[in-house]
Parts: sequence; C-alpha cells; structure tokens
Amino acid sequence: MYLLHNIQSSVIESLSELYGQEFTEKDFQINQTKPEFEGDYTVVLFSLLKKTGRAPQALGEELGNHILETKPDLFSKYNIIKGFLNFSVADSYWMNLINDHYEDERFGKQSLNGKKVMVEYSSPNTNKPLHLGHLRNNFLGWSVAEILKANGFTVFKSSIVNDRGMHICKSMIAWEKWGNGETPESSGKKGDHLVGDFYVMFENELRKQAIELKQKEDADDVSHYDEVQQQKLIELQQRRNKLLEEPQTKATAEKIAKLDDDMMETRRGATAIMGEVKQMLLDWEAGKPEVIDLWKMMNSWVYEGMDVTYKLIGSDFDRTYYESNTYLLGKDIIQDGLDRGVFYRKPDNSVWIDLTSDGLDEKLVLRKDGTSVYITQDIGLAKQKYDEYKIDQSIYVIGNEQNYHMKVLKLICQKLGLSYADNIHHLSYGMVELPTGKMKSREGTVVDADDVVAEMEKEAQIKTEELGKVKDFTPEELAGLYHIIGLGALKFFLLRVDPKNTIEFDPSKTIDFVGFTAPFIQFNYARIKSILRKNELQKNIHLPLDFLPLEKELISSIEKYPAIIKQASEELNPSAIAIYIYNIAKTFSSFYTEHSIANAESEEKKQLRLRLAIMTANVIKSGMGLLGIDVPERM
RNA sequence: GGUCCGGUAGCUCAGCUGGAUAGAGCAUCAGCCUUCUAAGCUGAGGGUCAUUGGUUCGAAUCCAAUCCGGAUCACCA
Repeated sequence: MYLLHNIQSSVIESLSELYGQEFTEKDFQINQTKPEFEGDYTVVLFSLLKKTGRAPQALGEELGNHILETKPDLFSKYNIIKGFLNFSVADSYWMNLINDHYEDERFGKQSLNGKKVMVEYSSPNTNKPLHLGHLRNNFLGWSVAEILKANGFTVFKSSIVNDRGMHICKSMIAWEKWGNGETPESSGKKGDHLVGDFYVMFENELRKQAIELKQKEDADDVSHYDEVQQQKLIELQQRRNKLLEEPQTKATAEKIAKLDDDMMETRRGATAIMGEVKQMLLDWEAGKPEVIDLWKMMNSWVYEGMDVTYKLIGSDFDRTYYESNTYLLGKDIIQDGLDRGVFYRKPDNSVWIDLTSDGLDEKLVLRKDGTSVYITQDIGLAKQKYDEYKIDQSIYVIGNEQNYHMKVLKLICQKLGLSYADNIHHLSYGMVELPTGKMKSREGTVVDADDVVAEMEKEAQIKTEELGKVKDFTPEELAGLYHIIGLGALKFFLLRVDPKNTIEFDPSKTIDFVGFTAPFIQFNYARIKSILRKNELQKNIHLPLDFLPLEKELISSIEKYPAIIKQASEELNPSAIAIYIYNIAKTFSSFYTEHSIANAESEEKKQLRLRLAIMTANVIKSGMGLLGIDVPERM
C-alpha cells in the first residue's frame, strides 16, 4: 500500500473516531509538502472545516495528535500553518521500506490481475518505410503495453498491416514501368526503402500528369474527364469564382486554396496513370495471378525491411493482422444491424447509420455496390480481436487525425449493442511536425526512421568520444553503447511529452543529450553501477536511524514509484514515467555531488547509502524499461 | 459552420480530480573537477499562466464568452 493511501485512510479513521463523521478520500486533499515547510505530506484542512465545525488550528491539532497516537509507526511529528497540516513521516517507516525492498527488482510492479488488454499500434502501410511519426506511435504503443503489464494486465500487442489498396498499387505500377526488375538484392537498398522510392516516383509522375491535364483544361480541352469529373470541376470552379468576388480575407484565401486542392485531386483521379492503378486494384481483387505475385513480392520486400527497423527500435507484436485478410470483415455485422434497424438503406442501395443525434453526421458503412469501406472492416476486426482473445479492453494507438473516425467506430459498436463496445479505447496522440509543418510522404518531407536512429547513434558516438571514458570498450561494446544512448535519447524525446500534444522536431538541431533527457538518466545509472562495482554491500548490518535531507528526498521519491506506475497505467501516459524517472535521477545527482558514498561518515551510513543507490538504480532501470529504454553499465 | 485538442519564462515542456511564494530543461550570466564517472552540481536573472467575466475562503486548474493555432466533419485509408 502506498504511503499516500495510508495517510488518506489514517485521516478518515481519525475523523471518524474524533467526530463520529464519515469522510472519503475525495472530501479532502493530501499534497506533498512544499520544500519551504517542514514535513513530507500535507493535509489541506479547509474542506473539512464545515462538516466538523472546527476552526483550522483546532482541527489540525486534534487530528494531528490523534494520528500521531494511533500511527506512531507512520508519523513522527506534525505542524500546522494556516489551514495546512504537515506530517513528517517516521524515519523507521523509510528504514523498513529500504530493508524490505532494496533487493526487489520488481519493486513497483503488480502481480497479475486477471484482466486482458490488447494494444494495437504501429499499423504501417506497405508502400513506404517508417518515418518519425511512426516512431512516436511505436514507442507509445510499446511503452503503454509494458506499463499495463507492470500494473498486472495480460497484454497482447497487435498491429494491423495496411497491405492492400491504392497506395501499394501505386508502388507496383511504378516498379512495372521504371523498375527494370530491380530488387533489394540488385539495388542494395532496404526493401521498404526501395518500395518507397517507387511510390515517390509514382507521385512525381502523377503530379506531372495532373498538371498536364490542368494545362489542357486551360486550353479548353476537357476530353480527358468523364462526365462526373467535368461536372465536379465546373462546380468547384464556380465556387472558386464566387469566392474571388468576396472581400479577400485570410479565411477566403484558405477556402480558395482548399478548392484548388480539391480540383487538383479531381485531375489526379482523371490521369492515365491513376487509371492504371484503379485497374490494378480491380485485378488484385479478382485475384489475377501476375498482379498477386507482384504484390506478394513487393510486400515481402517491405516486411523484410520493416523487420530490420522493428528490431532496431525494439518493437514487437504478439499478433499481426493483415488488411488483405480483414478487408471483407464486418459485412455480416452490417447485415445484422440492417435487420435490426440500426442501419438503413438509401434508394441507391448504399447502407448508412445516422449519428446526428449524437452530434456526429451520417456515416456510410456499405457502398451502393455492396463493398465495404474502412469503418466496415474496423467493426469486423474489433469483433475478431474480442473473439480471439476475450479481451477486457481494446486500445488503439492512432494519431489524433483519426479522432472522429474512432469516435464513430466506438459509437457504431455501441449502437449495435456489441458487448465489447464500451471497452474500445482510442489512445490518441499528436503529430510530429517539422518547423515547416506536417510531414508529408507525398511531398518527400518526411524524416526517415532508420535515418534518424542512425543520426542519433552517430551523435552518441561523437559525444562519447569527446568524453573518452570508455576507451577500453571493444568495437562491439561501443556500437552497443551508441545504440543504447542514441535510441534512448530519441525515445525519451518522443515519450516525455504528453501523448496528446504535438511535438515539433527540427532536423537541423540535434536532440539534446543534456538536461531532461535519457542520456542524463543513463549517466546517473552508470555512476551508481560504478560505485556498486567498487564498494561491497554488507547484509545484516544495523542501519543508522536518521536521514539527511537529500537521503530522505531520495527514499521518499523511490516510495512513489508504485503509485506512478499505477497513474501511468490509468492515464495510458508514459510521460508520467519519464518525468518521474528524470526527477529521481536529478535528486540522485544532487545527492551524489553532496554526499560521498564510498567515504561516508561511518560504515553504517555507507551501507545505508549503498542501499539507496541500489534502489535508485533499480527504479531507473525498471522505469526506463517501461519506456523501452535500456541503461548502460558504463558510459 | 459543427465537433475535438492546444495557448504557462526568449525556446521546449511540467503542473490542470481547485490549495501555501507557478516549476524543470535549453539558452544567458556567476561559481565548482588532486576526492565514488563534470553527459554533472550550486546560484542568479527571466512570468499580465491568450483575453474578459463568473463560481469560491482560495482559480494556471472549474464554468461562460472571445481571440489565436491545429485536427476533423470522403462511396481515401
């Protein structure tokens, strides 16, 4: 039981015994005592005054005395300042904590609670390699899964691979046209990068063709458009003309830009090369052998390449779903919902659900030709996950651009009365943006995942060589160290921020290795390990029963680790762990500078500090482990 | 236009289930390596917590309105 909960229940008990009144932990607040006052935990009395009918000073004294009497093992003294009742935790309490847990590497982690959770994350497209945005997703998903495990859940990590559709056909077409039979082996390129290069080639050609259509349009030649396209372009053009007549504000300029985009999108759809893509998609769905073979071959290149990246960054999955297997799922559920009146059919035969009463819009769930849309298979996959694993909670790690989509998915499942609907949870996270704005693979403004990891490792190497502390390392050990530090710095950079916030990444600046960073934490871990190599721990020694302020600060912050894991698990928020671990490393760093462990005032003091150092190292290693960050023995 | 998210130090971010004088890191300035690893430590300066109003003993935190930035509202995925 955490100290905080211990204190809460002590207060509730005492209030009951003193005044015969029942309170809950929500009726009053307990804070960490501010450093400028004496004490460790503070009971804020204001909210208790009315019901108890006591003045702050009187209530504080009565409560303070009573708790001191009934819980002498917990508190040693108290003081009251204004309405704040500050308790000092008994040194014996800290001592017991140290004796009970200094060798406990699982400290803070809970035993199995019998609940099962699936965390879906990563979910890549197979037409291009992973970029920095995917890294945030991967780090978040992996970390959240580990945090849930630490809190007692049985966790299944899953990924849905988007392996079919327009995007991969684009790469396939480009490879057919310009590939000359190129393979990862023949080109020496990583498979996912090779396929991504063809995607970029395709986009370049597509852009070129769309601009050509625009030029023909300007010359009054609209023969390349079918009737629907012509009509759409005319309509967009009319809306554009109308806007031009209005006063030119920022808002109208934006609207015009949007219309320009829409018109260009229509032109792109009308290009010859997009025609080829559409045909290829039809051929794929019809199972045309040469298309299927090409598709399998190019996807296999991507998988090989991505496996290398996943291994590099430490992502793993218990279950991988492929969209080529799931894209037909969900139709039977739609039919069932149609029979039960959850959905309705429009005259053109398409199937919809009306979500306007929930503040959303009408949503299509089946096209007029009976084929499914994205949400259809998501409904199906949600069910499949539940059927396969009987999960109690289903977490989706997906960017905030899909907030609306996920809201709709959950709402539809709820309206269908599916038992698992309420347990669908979207862990929404913000985009990683460049100083110039959003990364766009179409425009080639992406930070490649493999590249950024390599750069971080290079940076770790430069810093390490400058400091020259590990000159005796073998080349393999050095490479391992650079990886631990470089990848650690990157993961920490992306995980220390609240998931929902946007992160700005400036490729022209290197990510810090000093301050609020993984290398700082790793450095303090290495310092502890160095001490532990040089100083022997003696068991069965009597420890001195008093603490210096920094010693107490350390043990007090170690004590909070279990509560932090719980909080991070409830909030699905690795940044809570990151901030906590940084703070404990910082406290240790001050302690380290201020007090010697090896040359402590007495052998007893040295043994106490060794135990504090061990516990700090355990918590750092454990907490960083939950973020997917390794810690080095030396650096 | 509807919905959602954000606006805290020059920059990047904590704090947001209401509590004591709003905290870190970077950057700037001043100190500290013959002593366990200086990727460090100590200190200084730096704030109308977007604005206005409300609720309250007490508001960065809750409520309302406004301003700014972003996302989204596809028979794309």
